Amino acid sequence: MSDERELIADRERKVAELRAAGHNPYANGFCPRSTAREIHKWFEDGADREHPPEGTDHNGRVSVAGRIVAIRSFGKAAFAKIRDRTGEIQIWVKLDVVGEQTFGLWKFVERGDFVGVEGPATLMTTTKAGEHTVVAERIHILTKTTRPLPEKWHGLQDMEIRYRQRYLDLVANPEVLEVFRKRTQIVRHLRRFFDERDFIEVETPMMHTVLGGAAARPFRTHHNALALDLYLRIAPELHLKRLVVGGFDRVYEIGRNFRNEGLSRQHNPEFTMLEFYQAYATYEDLMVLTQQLLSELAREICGGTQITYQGQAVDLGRWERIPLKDAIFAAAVAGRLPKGLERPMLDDEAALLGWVAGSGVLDGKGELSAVLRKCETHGHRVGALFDYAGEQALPHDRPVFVVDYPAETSPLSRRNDAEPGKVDRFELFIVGREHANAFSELNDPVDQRARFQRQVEAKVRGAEETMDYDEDYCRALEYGLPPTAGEGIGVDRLVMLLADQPSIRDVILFPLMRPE
RNA sequence: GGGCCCAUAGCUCAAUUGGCAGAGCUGCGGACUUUUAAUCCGUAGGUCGCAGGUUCAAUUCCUGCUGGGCCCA
Repeated sequence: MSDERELIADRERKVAELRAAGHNPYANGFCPRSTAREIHKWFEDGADREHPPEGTDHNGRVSVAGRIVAIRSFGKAAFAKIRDRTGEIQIWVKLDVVGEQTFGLWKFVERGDFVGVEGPATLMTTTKAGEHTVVAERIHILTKTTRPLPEKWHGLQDMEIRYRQRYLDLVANPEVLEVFRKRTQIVRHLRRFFDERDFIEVETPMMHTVLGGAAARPFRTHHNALALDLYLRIAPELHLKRLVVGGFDRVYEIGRNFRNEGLSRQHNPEFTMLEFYQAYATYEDLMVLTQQLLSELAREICGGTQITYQGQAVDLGRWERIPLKDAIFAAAVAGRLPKGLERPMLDDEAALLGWVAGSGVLDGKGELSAVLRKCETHGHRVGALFDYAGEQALPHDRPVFVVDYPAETSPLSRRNDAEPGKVDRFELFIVGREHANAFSELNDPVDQRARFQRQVEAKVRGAEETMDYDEDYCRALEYGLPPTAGEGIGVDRLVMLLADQPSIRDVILFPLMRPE
């Protein structure tokens, strides 16, 4: 009988028997007037029978509906737990209260079924074991389930089933519901934060004809009527800045981006990004704003700025700023790079090339040598060294703004006035993981055209992760983009951090999986 | 794309140095009108991921495949 087909067949038989007895196993029309939470609240407020709970009808009955998650059955009575959107409430079905006929109907109820229960407020009680309980007077079977639920005690552990059948994961593991509630709270807070600061939320196209706004490989799709090949967007950036040109000088979007890259604990091919642009601000202003945003969020979601991520204490009230080249040098000192790298070499192309040639890095087969071989400029080499070794060498116990990025790796960023070789840009790292990328925007159309040109040339030489030349974007810049700073924050990673989840799949309801 | 690990009952997990496949929960039958993983008695449930190979004998050893996890790219 424990063969799954038999378990299902057995439950299907019950459905048929129920029908034969004149009850609809998928009955409509029962509308609960109360929730588990309201009933608990009534008890906590003193269980005053003169003032029955919210949703009590003119006959003095409360009604609740939900999924039966536990049944403890006795001969002539049973306790069961009903789960609704607000929590769980115990019901008590007693033969002497419901009568023979309804008690007979109750026998059909199994764990997993949805039921509606009505009971008089006057009978609601706290049991010997101290549980708030609705004593049932009427029972309505609302939906029979024909598949057995996972075990109640261990829940559902199998990661594959949890991700593929998220509905089951949510039923079996209530803490998963909490993670996704937190996600919603976080997104709501993000909106409130920007709305309060007079930003306008917009939606820009996800289907692009020109690739831009980030360095990533795209997904391709096709529009039949226009016979048009399209990309799923890798970033909304260029459209949002067009809107700043048009007069939305504080604008944001929360939405999905698509990048055709491998999957990992930090990467899902579709992911949610917040991007915002503020005119008359600089990247320095955005650092302040980002600190406000994250410390507010931490207080609201985690109750304070001292949080723990996977065992690592992180103080979101203590922020550090580290120049990119210092992070690389710190990694070298820590032994994460081949010997012989001196800090001044990072400012001197010939010296760095000398180190690269002399250190034997290029002879290796590792990631670093592969990446360095592809680098065409000093800035790219510095960027590669940071990606390879610098990120992991950053402090993990506090957020870090990495600043002073080379211009070559930042084709949309404004050059630093004092040092045109670098740009006014930061990336935010928390627990060694990139959480945000921001810069003062490049609004000089001539420089922008030159930078796009360099991207196109690199693509011709075989680079995969480069932007297209966006002619219309340049045209927009020629109409004038006011001095603006913009930032992108990865929402999924933010949820991972604040909900203390180890994998991006744990904060995405339906992560991408191979088909079963 | 590469390396390591995992796949046994509906769920959570055992076992086997290669020799009849095991438990708890779930299910089913019974007892039980204040339970909390209810309890007690009884009972059922397996193509050991798939396909080959080695062997008298494979869930176990080998190869390939599929799916997943972790690490690296």
